Amino acid sequence: MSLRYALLALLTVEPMTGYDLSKQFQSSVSHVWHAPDSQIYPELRRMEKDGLLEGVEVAWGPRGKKREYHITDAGLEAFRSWMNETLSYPPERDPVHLKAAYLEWAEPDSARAQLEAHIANYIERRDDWLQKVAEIEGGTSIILGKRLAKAPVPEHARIQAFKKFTYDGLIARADQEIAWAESGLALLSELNRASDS
Amino acid sequence: MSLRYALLALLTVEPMTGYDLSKQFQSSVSHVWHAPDSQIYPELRRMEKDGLLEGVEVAWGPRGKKREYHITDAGLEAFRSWMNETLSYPPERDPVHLKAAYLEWAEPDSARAQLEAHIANYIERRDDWLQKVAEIEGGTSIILGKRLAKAPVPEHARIQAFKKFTYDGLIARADQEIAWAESGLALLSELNRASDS
DNA sequence: CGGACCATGTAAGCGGTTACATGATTCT
DNA sequence: AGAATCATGTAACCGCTTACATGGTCCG
Repeated sequence: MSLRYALLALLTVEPMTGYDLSKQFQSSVSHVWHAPDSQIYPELRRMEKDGLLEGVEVAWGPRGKKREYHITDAGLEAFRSWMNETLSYPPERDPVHLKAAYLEWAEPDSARAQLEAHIANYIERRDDWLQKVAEIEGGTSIILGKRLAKAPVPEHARIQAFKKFTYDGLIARADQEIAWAESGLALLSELNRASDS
Repeated sequence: MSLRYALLALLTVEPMTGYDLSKQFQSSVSHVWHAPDSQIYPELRRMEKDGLLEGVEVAWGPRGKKREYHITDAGLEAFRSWMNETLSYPPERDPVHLKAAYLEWAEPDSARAQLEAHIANYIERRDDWLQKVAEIEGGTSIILGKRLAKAPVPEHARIQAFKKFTYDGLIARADQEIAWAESGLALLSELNRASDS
């Protein structure tokens, strides 16, 4: 159900087509949420049917056309309401830690490679998130600029602070995952030395 | 697909019924993986059909019976092979951070309550995980005891070390999430003070 | 004119959730 | 006799993935 609200969040800033939204989910927002076209287009149709969006046919070139979605009052209300709800926390289901618990079954080289992949993955994400923070602080984020332009000036600090808070949390998580995997690599080396002797 | 391997992991220790496995997923293993009965029973049937398990009908009382699943050589091989594979990392999809990024839309009281729920959730999980570590180190974990009994003595340290490594990682993650949410609460107070003045 | 990009979907399938359904056993 | 527990599922639904499919526009 979060996809719906992720879409609403973007559409509070400005009207967009399915394609625009899909781009957002591949670039900027993809660092927090991801969705493929095949999920976005049908969901937009459903949201329109539910009265959260209004779809407007816009001409595009001589024969082409596109559908621009505008958030409705009901959509805004649904979004605000979701923002005030407390999320339920689903039960744990974490393949990485499941495997870690049984690492004695893996070949030592494979165990090492898997921990290195974990590190590489989080380094990559962290770099993305660090860049996002730089954009927020430097005022070079396009979508944030548009968002701020629609909000009263005294709100600006607040809006920016929450975005930074979000990415700081993701960066801290990435740091923690990297540190954990590194301690795993150290453990593997240690166990290896112990069994050699 | 991880459910299948979580089941195999448990069945490497000893044969169990669907009910036994379901109990494991509600208690000990649930801290790393969760699954309801409705998912476990059909999956066991499929695994038997695929030759990973052998189901043995066992009498239970005068009229009752139960099905005890034993891992086969093919099952053991499938598990080892999975343990040597590198997992693919799915794209980010995190409702908590999605909401955090748009926290200016929430009522201040609601924002605070949500961060507190986040903290409460991770405190609860961390307590479970801390207890698991205590059980591992104190040698009071039943399933770990059985696992060790089946492994050569020189392997014991290795097996225990990986379990502890796993839970240490989960605990560190919980600590990080708690610290993040607390910094969010501090931020809310700060913004509140700023707008009051 | 061709290639990159804009634009919008359908369809099959999978893992997981939620609710429902049934009956035997063991213990007090 | 009744409660707690053991035991095993089915069925509808939902969000998401993967693969496939089609056609227009803009720019060099």
